[in-house]
Amino acid sequence: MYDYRYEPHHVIFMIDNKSFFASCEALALGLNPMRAVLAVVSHRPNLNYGSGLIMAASPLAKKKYGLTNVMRVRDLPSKKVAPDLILVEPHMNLYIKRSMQILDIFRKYAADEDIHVYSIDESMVDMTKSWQLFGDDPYLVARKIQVEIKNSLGLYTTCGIGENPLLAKLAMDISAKHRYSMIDYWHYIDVPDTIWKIYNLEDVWGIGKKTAQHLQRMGIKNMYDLAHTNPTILTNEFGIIGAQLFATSWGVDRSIISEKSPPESPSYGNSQILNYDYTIQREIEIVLREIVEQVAARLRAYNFQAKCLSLYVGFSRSYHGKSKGFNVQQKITPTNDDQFLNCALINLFRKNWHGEPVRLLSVSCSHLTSANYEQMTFLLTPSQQIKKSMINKTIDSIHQKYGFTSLVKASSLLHGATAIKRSNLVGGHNGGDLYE
DNA sequence: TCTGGGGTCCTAGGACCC
DNA sequence: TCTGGGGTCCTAGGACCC
Repeated sequence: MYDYRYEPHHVIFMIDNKSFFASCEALALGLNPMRAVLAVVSHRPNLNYGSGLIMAASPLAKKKYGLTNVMRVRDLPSKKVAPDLILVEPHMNLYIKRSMQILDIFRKYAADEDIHVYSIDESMVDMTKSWQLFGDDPYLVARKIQVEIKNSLGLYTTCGIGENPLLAKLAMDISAKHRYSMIDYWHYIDVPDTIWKIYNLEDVWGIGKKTAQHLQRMGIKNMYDLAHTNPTILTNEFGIIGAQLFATSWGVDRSIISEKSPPESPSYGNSQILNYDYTIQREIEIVLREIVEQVAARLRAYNFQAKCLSLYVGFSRSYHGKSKGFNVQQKITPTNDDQFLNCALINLFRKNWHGEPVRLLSVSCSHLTSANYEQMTFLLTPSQQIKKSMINKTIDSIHQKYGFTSLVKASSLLHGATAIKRSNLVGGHNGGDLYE
């Protein structure tokens, strides 16, 4: 048995919102999230109804009609089969608002540095130092938080508790989600009865399809097998990931939430799947420009410049050439300027594209530096450069105040452009209003 | 699945330098 | 000569997460 004495013995809560998007929608309609039969459907502008995507489904919609996320509208049961199924459009801005309201509730229970927001509907809270202030047992404190969120916002939450973030996350994913109490608490001592009982490797955080297949080829079929494999073999096979897999199988995770480090390689990017196959260079380049301007505006909003620009171009599935697309990147002089970024991007595109039909475009900026200073260039005088930067900022503030469509490039009116149609999207889905 | 969108981290190989 | 050896940076690609 592993000696856990020197591992962190914290009290970590991993709190996740049950069917978050669907629940927000149910509540907006005055329904109980657990009793509503509802799905959130994201449609892309100008595309036929059937291709709509199920972004989220309420627990009952999943249970009653077998709905799953990322299902298509065309695969939904008919009105006859499912007369009570409610379909609604997403309202991303509402979800963001609710997410922030929940965060405010966590702040009553722990210090800011002990809270880590993992995604829009999942957070980790290190309650080690504060849980005793709120109850006699971590279970009861978790219940208290659940009740507070339910009473103030109507939302149901699931809570995994563990001695480290990994145990908390696994307790949530594997167990708490399926329990009536929606809480479970995993300790190191429970590892043989919890982690080792996980039969399906893919259920485990950090193990996806490819890694599961790879492990299976090595004769490792479940978490018990993984925990009883020689770690040297795993390291030889997977490198660092192998050591991590082994640690996971024993419930070991030494990360401390208050010591969390900023990401090593932060980036900002936007992508879109086009509504049809693009083959005309000019049309592709219009969309590329719209995307890179969106990315550049985000860089400016967070006061960053980028040193690296990446482009991914995905080809149509109807194209059966050697490759499915190309991914290229280039180091650039730090900038957040629309024109510079667009020039570099178009160069990258023209160098690598040879007329294949295009369906997906993705632009991303990384190796970020602060925008508090500016690299002089040989191409422009300093005063020209300052002027450019002021124009960018002015356009940004007009967009912020009056909306994106209040000021657009004429090219966005040409055939193939997408920015205007997508201007109300948040993260690729309808932003919507807040109802309130 | 005839196509959602936004992220992070790891690895391998080549270029280049001393 | 059976072609040094170590380090860093860069790019492409893969895997995972929500």
